[in-house]
Amino acid sequence: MTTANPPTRRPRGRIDKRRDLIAAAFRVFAAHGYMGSCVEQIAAEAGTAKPTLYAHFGDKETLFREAVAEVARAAMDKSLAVVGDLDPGVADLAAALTDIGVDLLDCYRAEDSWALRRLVNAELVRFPDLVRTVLGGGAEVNRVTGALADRFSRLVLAGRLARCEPDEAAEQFVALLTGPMEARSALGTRPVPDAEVRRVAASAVRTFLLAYGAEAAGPRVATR
Amino acid sequence: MTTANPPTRRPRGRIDKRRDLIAAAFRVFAAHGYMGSCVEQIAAEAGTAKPTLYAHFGDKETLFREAVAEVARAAMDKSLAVVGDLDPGVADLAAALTDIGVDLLDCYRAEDSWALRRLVNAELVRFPDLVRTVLGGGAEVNRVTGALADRFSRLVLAGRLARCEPDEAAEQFVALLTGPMEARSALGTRPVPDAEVRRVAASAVRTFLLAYGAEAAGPRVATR
DNA sequence: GCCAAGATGAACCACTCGGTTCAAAACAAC
DNA sequence: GTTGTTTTGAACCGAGTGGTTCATCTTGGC
Repeated sequence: MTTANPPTRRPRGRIDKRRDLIAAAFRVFAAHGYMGSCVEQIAAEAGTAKPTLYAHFGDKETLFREAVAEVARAAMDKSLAVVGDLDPGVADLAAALTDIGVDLLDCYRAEDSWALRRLVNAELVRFPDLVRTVLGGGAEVNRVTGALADRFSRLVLAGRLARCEPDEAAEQFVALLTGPMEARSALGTRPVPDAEVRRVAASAVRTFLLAYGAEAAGPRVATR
Repeated sequence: MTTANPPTRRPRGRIDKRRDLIAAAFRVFAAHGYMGSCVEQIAAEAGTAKPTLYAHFGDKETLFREAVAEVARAAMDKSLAVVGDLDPGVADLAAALTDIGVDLLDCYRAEDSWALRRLVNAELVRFPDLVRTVLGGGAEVNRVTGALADRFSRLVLAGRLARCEPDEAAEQFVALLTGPMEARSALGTRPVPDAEVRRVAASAVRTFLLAYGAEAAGPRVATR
């Protein structure tokens, strides 16, 4: 619908029909779910014919998997880039963490991001392996949390954070961001103003630093 | 399945076919999604005939809504009961909060609970109003978080928690519980041993009390 | 201008689905 | 037993599905 139909003529031949198909597929799947989507509509939305679709991808399932994998890859790259921006030597740690928090939340609340999580959740029973696809790699732990834990380790060594389990700290940091965001946006159905996003991030960082900051009362090493 | 079946023969006539149908419907819908489920299978699973199903509920959509609403109501009741168990005058606050945390996580990780969240997420586009159904009432805020905030208010007045925004505290408390749980169970696809659940709850409470405990460094009132 | 590779529309197939109809049967209450 | 309400099985309908086939057309590369 958005692509499609130059008033003069429709360009034929091999262009990146493939890209168009994947994009259209994700759009349609996100809107109607796997079972609710029909390949004919996807082909139409991509401005191609059904046989073209079946030439590129063998069947509906393959198209679905590739579409999900593609969007998941893009989303993961964005999040990892955000985490990579955290400089362990920064002067104002609270401000830096808040900025990272806002950026992570921007990734989290992106339209595609909501749609992706919705899809994976929805088709979890039909395609159980999809969890690994979207978490990135075959790792047991979320790659974003892992990358964040790496940064936290350096912050601990630098004396900017109290001694702690970096993985646990990263896990809770992300939880403090995404939990409230999910609640406030009602699973992505209600728009959340930028100011509120920043407030959520700031509050998360405040709580996080009170618990994990270098000045926090006593080391957080497990007592048992 | 839980209800009845006298060993001799299948009882006919009007019993609570309705209950059986709702239970079967939720089971099937949870397994295949709205579009992937067919009413015939639901009827079969409930041990009834298709016309009986259509006599009780008018169509597939109504059956779906009623099934979701029923399970949502049950889940909400359990969670609210857990929050109600928090005694503001308890001696060992950390232990009490940990117990509440474990109980809340038990609600959260119940099989039906995962299925319910999956379903709501999945059909969010098709049935947007489902969010309110599952959050309970028409309130903007999650009722569980609200009830928890009430308890936290009393704990603040009793000097057991630092001055803070109770709603924000409750929001973060829940986030510290559910976030890590969701990550570790891989969206409910991997079983999490009870010991790990307790560890998650304990860690959440530790972080929460370091930030919100009465001994926390300075009041947490908003600075702007 | 030519040609292989790819794209197209349209028809086609076997199948499934939501929903309805109906006559026969099982039930509860009397 | 009789009566009236439900339930049941089975067949049926029309619409839509994933996937295929094929003759025709477009295109890019030479």
